[in-house]
Amino acid sequence: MTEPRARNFIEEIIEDDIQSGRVKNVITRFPPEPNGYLHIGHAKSVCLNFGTAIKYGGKCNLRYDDTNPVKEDDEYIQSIRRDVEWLGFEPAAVLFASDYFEYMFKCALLLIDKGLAYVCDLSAEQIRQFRGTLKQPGKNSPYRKRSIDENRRLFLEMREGRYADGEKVLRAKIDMASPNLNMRDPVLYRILRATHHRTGDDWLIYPMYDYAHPLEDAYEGISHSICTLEFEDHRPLYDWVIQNCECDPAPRQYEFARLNLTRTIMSKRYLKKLVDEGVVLGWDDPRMPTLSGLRRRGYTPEALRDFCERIGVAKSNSEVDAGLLEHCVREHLGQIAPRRMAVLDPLKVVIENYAGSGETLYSENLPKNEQAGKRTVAFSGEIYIERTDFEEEPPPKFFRLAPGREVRLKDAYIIKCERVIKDKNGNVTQIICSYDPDSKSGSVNAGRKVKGTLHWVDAATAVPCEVRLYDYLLCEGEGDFSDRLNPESLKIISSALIEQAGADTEAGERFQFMRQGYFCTDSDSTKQRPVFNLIVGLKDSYKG
RNA sequence: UGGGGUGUAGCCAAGCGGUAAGGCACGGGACUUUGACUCCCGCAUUCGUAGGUUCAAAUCCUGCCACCCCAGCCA
Repeated sequence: MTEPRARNFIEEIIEDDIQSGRVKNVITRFPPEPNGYLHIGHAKSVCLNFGTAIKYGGKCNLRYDDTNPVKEDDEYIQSIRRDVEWLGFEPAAVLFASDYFEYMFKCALLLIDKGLAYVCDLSAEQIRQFRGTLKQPGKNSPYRKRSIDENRRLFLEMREGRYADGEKVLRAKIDMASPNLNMRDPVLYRILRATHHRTGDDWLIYPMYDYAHPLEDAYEGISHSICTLEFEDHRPLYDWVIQNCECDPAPRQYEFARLNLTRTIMSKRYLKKLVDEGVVLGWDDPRMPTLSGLRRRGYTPEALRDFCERIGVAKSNSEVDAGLLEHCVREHLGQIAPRRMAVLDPLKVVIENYAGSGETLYSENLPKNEQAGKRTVAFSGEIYIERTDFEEEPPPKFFRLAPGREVRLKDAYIIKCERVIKDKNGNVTQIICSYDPDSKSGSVNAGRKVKGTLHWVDAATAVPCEVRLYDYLLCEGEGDFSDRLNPESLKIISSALIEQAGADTEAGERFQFMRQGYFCTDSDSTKQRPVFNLIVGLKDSYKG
């Protein structure tokens, strides 16, 4: 983890609020709409909201902002909760905006009674026309002058189902000439005959975000409502609702820049498209930037939290280099990942002067942690190495195996390539080596140095694993990826996910390896089927 | 002069009138049973820009420029 950093601007606001006495308890909320899976961008918000509450001894709610039944689904509710908890946060309460519908309805009645809201019969198209443009003021709706009694009656009738979808809306009576379009008599309620995933068909009218959100915050006693930059223009309306619905204490909204990652699609809409069109296997496809995808790819919650901490919280639109995310996983995995060896593209090596029938070697299990001890590794006269670790005609700076050259087998012996066996097409099928019995790792004579060290796997005891090759969904260029969604246009960076068929990929051990392999060994494991579900490709710095 | 925001290194980001933190990336070196990891060292005479105020400005003032957001009965 990184060193303590300076306070972000939200924390400064909070500390001022606490000092001035405006706020006693810091209460935040993470309010996703359940219309998709959480992605790395949401992780920033989750960490900010939960992290801030924790820092100030407050609490943070997980609140589903489910005010639009046509987009929302139960599947998303489950996945969101799971992802939040996986990230390491425990919501003080798990709540639903839909539980406040009755409360919101009563507030709407209050606004009507105060002459601050009216039922409008204009069509959606007409409302748009009456709204004016960015530079020109809007015009008042002809229904703006309806009496309080009539508005009350009509609104009640809207709820009762007397009108068709879209026939009427409830609007706030603010200012059609406001330079802020959000204040030009915004729609508060619309009629929607859609079955809500929780309230079923109880409601025919649904509140709009701008109206519902402040009330949700107020209802829960949220002290700091933290959202993204695009809502800055909505703040005056947020405050209008809070004030006119007489909410006390009044929550306040603050905005921060959402996360953008280089070469990464972050829009929920397009991620959904990838899933719906079958470009990926699902929301949790390891290629996806969703939390469930990252989880399957082997990212740890710790790494993600560290990442969110490092990127900071500010108001400038920015695009974080994906390399920072990769750095964070590598750093955490470097601490916790058990070391295993695996070979993806095997090339058999026969050690001709190896007389023994096999032996047990010891290998570091975890880096920087001697308590973790050693693990045993089987070794016999036949092993597999990575095909790419041998070059018949080595280029300059190639330190690995080549005819006549010596190389160290990690945790084992130094071997020398004596000759090569090829098939009739000239492809190398086997390498014959000799070994130096005095060079055993850890022995007194092991001090001899050779330039290269290779990972390997004992041929006799190697365990086959299923390997699935995936390509990260990375894009070329920057900006909006909406027009680059077809698979061909996605830039490919290959990586591998090794999974044992049928195994629980989340419970699996993680490991780090340099190149890719089809066989892996874990001879001291009691598990017959080791699972390696993490692949953090170490940067390939082989220059040869 | 619609309104609201933001401009500090290749990418994030501190800085809040006293002389540019930190991280990633990058470059160099040490170490190494993987060339990884680790460890050192280096990396903005300058803060979008032009002026002004001041003993002193990234910080205050004025003008200009660039980029982002807003005209859903989405959130």
